[in-house]
Amino acid sequence: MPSLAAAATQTYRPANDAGEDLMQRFGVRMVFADGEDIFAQGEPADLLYRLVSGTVRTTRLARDGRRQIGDFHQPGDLFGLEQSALHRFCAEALGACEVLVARRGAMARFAGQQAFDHFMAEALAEALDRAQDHLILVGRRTALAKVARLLLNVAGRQAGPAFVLPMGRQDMADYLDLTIETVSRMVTQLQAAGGCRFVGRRTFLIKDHARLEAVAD
Amino acid sequence: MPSLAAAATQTYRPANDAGEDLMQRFGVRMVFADGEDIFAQGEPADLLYRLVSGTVRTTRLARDGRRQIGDFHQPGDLFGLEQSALHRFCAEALGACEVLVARRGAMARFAGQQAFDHFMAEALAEALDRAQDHLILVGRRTALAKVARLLLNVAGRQAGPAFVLPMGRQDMADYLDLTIETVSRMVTQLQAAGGCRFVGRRTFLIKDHARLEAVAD
DNA sequence: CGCGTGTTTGATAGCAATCAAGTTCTGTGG
DNA sequence: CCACAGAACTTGATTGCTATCAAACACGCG
Repeated sequence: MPSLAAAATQTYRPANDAGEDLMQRFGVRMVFADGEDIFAQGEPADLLYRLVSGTVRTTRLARDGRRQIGDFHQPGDLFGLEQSALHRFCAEALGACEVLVARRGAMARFAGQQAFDHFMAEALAEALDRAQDHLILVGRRTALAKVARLLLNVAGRQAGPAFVLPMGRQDMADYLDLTIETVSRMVTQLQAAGGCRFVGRRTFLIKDHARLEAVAD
Repeated sequence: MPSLAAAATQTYRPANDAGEDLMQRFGVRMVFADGEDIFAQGEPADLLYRLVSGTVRTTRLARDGRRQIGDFHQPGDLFGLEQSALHRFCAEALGACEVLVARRGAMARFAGQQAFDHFMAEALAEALDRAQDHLILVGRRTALAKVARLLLNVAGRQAGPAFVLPMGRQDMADYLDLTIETVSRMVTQLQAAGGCRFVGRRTFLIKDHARLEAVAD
């Protein structure tokens, strides 16, 4: 159920898996417009969400006012799976998107606690993996390497030859723990010698994959 | 089951919780010496571990040779809960420690898949929370704030008035994504004006909690 | 066509990495 | 109990990267 695979199609298709059935059976389809909040930090966390199309980002406000990005979600991803009573993150639509929304209680009651727990364990394990990957990404040495790796990650979720960044520069900066100016400079630099080329602000091509991969290390 | 609470005693005591029973019933007690590997990166992940006494760190080697610290575990913590077939982290004893080790298959078979899944879901949710907290810590603005926050976190897990760092400077540096020199300088600086004082290299006192808290923000 | 938002570019300053010695602790053996 | 060796840690000098402050530029939309 890795998001990478499912996202390549840009639209979610259920896999042959018990967890998928749960959201399919109990989920209600909702549509959100660009910038809309799907849920807010501090709201009760009694629902589960699966992205069907579009992109969603989850963020968290630190005390010092910094905005920390938890993750960018692609079609097929589950999100909002905090076990605590209240959401520790806020989820916003990056562009228009469709989401399957299901009540946890209903899934547990009607599908059985066992099926639900198994479903949650799988989803949480994947979220944990992603958080750990994010940690390594943020810990990378240079700003150039961070941005290069992000581009590669985005490209890996899409079918080439042209790739579209679902987020703006500020979101990239928050995700990588950089400033928007630095991200912008690195993008410029990657075009000069990093093996990629931008067409407009959001679309890019990878001209030399090995080069970009080398820069990202 | 938060590690913070259980760790205050420095020795694990079972809580009134299904998950606890699982490790109690099926776990085998093992002892490790300082520096010993409890499991290695790439090893089969068919066991689960709960720390009884001592401290354990989990690390991961990035391709570029950097050592990324996943977490420091205190008594009561579960670790090694990767869902993948192989461990993505390596766990080492920081000083002598006791660990309860249980076979996943045995727990699922004899306690029931349901109980096991529920157990895993809870443990994973907690690990995810910790990973997200770690992400925010690493993303903090200044080195001084990072080190101050780490000291507060360590102190929060122990009973005062003196606190003991279970890890050395290099481990602190790897955890915070800093160099050992910078950590050392920040420790010096925190003593000058951060409201804490070191007695030896590993023991410290918090003279002015509000001050340290202010520096950590 | 112009306004606003989002992005790029430029100049500068500050913080942490790096390179390089010192210094203090710890454990071991005399 | 002390001396010693090695490891862990601290301190210093310098460099380099990224943040910050400031301004120009481009795209999207009415």
